[in-house]
Amino acid sequence: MYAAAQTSFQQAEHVERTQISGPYLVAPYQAGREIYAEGDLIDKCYQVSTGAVSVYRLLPDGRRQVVSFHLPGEMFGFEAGSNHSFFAEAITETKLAVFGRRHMQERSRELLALALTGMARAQQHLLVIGRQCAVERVAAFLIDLCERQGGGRQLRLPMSRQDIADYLGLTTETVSRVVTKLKGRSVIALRDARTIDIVKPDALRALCN
Amino acid sequence: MYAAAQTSFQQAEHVERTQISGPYLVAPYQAGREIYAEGDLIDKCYQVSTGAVSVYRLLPDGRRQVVSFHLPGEMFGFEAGSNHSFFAEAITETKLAVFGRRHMQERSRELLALALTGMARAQQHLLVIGRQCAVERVAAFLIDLCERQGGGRQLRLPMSRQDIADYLGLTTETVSRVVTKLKGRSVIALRDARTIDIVKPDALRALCN
DNA sequence: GAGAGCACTTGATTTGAATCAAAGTGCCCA
DNA sequence: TGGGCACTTTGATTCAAATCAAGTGCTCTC
Repeated sequence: MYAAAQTSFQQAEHVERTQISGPYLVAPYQAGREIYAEGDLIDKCYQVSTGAVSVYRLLPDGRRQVVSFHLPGEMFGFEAGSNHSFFAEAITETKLAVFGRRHMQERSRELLALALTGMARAQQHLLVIGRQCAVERVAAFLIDLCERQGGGRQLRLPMSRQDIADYLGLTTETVSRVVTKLKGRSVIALRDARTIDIVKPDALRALCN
Repeated sequence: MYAAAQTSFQQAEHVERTQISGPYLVAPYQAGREIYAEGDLIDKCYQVSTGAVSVYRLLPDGRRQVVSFHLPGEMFGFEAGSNHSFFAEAITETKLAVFGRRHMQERSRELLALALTGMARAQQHLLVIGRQCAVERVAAFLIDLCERQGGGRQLRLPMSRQDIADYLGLTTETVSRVVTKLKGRSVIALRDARTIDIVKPDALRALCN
């Protein structure tokens, strides 16, 4: 599907300048590489081809809030205004389909649907962070991620405990303790720290509210 | 501006059915009245004319998260999907301009901008709730509200301490204690519980991060 | 295969906000 | 004019999660 997967980001930039819209190129990003920063001009949007992306915001003292993770097939990078308010970075080795400004204008109808689901996700996440305890937050996170990976029983976490903590408004220690507790109750099982088997999906779902 | 301010909601519904789009009618709502509920079909959107509105979500055990407040001039009611995931209710005596489905289709470009700012607001709020302490949350709330009311030094709160608590992920007691503390430091002064003078705007802004 | 460097886990203690409880305060209406 | 009621404030105590502090285990390199 992505014939130009090995194409560099610089070439993608060039094509965009020449106003080609529909077809796009795929740019590779190493784990940890910044995709855009707060303050950068918004002139592209992205679709994850492989890998995973986090979008986050920082406070001056270093506190961080991850507002979203993006998995293969998902789009991100559109925001209100002309400059980014958030940072985006590749969590793992990632390939991104890059769309130019012209493409965004042509597809404003689809963009509306994406913006509305983005708003819904953020608002749902507000409920989780604002009104649920640590166990409920982690359970909701695992279920959400599982569904977005196709709903199977095995779950691969592309992100670290710190990323999860910054997404859920917790600390790594608390995330780790909750995972240990869920493992103790046999709700989940760990193959390794980043690979989770959901042993009792119903029990996990019951923990969300 | 709103010539038909006294028109009933039922008449507004009728006009919508007859496909009149651009001109709209204004419907009055008493304090506490529900505007729409979770599960309701999405077929209108609203602009606050006078008063104030809260949009919130409930957990089965009664915990509540207010995701947004809407003041005069602001629009709300558009969501992803075909049914509402949230409740909306008038906080005070409120008048709403009601727009029908046809109007929304015609103005999808403006709706995109609204959806993007809605997403940005929700994501900014995630940072506040996920990573800031009680004092920072209340300070951020007061500044946000103040700016949306025109940026003067006097601030009128249309909502109760409970509404504020449910918006900030706190309890009424904690909100009250923070307000008392800010009053003690002379950052703010209270004319009454719902009318606040911002005595030291810079000090308040400094508390946000 | 030894050792450095990370990510993750576990334990002890502290702490900020929740909870529980009891007053104020103001407002509506009889 | 005063009683009732909802909202707000204040105080005492508890508790969930943060912080502080070691470990453990894995991977990568030399």
